[in-house]
Amino acid sequence: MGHMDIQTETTPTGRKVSQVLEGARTVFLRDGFEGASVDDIARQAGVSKATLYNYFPDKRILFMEVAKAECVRQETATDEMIAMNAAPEKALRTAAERMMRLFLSPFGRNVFRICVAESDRFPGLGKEFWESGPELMRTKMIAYFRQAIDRGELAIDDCDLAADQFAELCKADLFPKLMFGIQDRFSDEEIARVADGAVATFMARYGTAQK
Amino acid sequence: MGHMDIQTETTPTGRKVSQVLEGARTVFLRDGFEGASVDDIARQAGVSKATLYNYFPDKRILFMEVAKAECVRQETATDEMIAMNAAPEKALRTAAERMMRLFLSPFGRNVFRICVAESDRFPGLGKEFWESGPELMRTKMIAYFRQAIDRGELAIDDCDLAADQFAELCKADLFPKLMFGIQDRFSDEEIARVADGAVATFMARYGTAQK
DNA sequence: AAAAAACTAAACCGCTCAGTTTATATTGTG
DNA sequence: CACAATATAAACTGAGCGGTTTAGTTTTTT
Repeated sequence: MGHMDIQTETTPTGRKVSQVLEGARTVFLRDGFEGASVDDIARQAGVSKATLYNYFPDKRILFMEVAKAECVRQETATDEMIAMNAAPEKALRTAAERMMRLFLSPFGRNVFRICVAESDRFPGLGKEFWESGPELMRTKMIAYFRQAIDRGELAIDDCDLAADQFAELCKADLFPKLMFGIQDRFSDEEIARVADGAVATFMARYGTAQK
Repeated sequence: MGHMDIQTETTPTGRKVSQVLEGARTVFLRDGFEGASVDDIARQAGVSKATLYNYFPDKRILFMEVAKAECVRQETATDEMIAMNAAPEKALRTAAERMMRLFLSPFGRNVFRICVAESDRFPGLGKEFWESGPELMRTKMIAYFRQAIDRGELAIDDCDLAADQFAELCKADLFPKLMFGIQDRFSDEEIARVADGAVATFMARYGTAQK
């Protein structure tokens, strides 16, 4: 052994291990599971194939390790997305833009693609991503709704549906275009248009102010 | 030659050819492009591999042929989705349910998956699917909006955005769950809840009736 | 400096798969 | 019936890939 491995972890750690994970992340997100070759990953990581296999006994395990790491990355990304005490228009508008920037980013796009493409080769993968991303955001939104309802700023019967609707409204136009490969770069104006529209539509339905 | 091939088509026709296309469709939609093996397709089609290669000189060409056929299938599926003369609540409610049943069906799901997964192996593929499906539907919706606006039943500034929002509202909750592999069968109640919600939210924003 | 541990390049194994070939059988036509 | 076109099964080729092995080099520890 090196010098001291205090943690008898299931997941290995160390400088080379990080290199491998970093390289694997790059290649898996770019090429998917089948599309990624282990030789590619090793090259990208600047590590020999033997070393890679020394730490991760097979490709699937390496993939799941990367996926696990991406989940926590997502979790931190959804942190602080909504200002719980702000008024709805302001809070929702900010949340809309942040959500959009996340799932329109190369990161969000690739994560989604991987989930869609590999979710039946890795059952439970999609669910884990969903729980550490969209589902988490949804929970936060609902918590916000409840507060705003108490303050008399919103009137919502089905909070779950409202949260899902808001999230979907933020995907209008741009998300399909991204997924179908029609467009992959979006201007601030395009984002603003959709975000404004999402908030306006949402508030028309659930706001308490007169029309 | 057989007896007479009047059409010097780019695309071959004939009984065996149809068998091949049918088998290819089944296997490609199930397994994706890489996941599908040509032997599988030949077996599924009840045709020898040599015959298959006689008509379609390589796997990519066969795939694109299947894709082309799926596009026209989609086009016919989006036909008659919206009753142009009905009042908004009624017309939209019907359209919502029809759209949902389409993209929640195994067909819609698989088409979407293929697009997402293969759209950079086949540039332009996603665009073609989009144009013969979502985009077509969008055009129809906008045409309906214009009529309803003329009748004073709707008030919409940005019809493009409104159409996209409506489509997205129809995806609330269910579509992400489908894509992430969390759920793949949806009850009438689940569909009704989302469809009703979509119409209600849309009308709250764009309807002309008082609140 | 010596011993032990970690790392590397490269060859290799077994397998799958796209695409071809061959030799044979089936089908349709004059 | 005979002939030509079409189809078939099965074997084969060549390439790529996951994973292993080997033999040697670098790094770390004592």
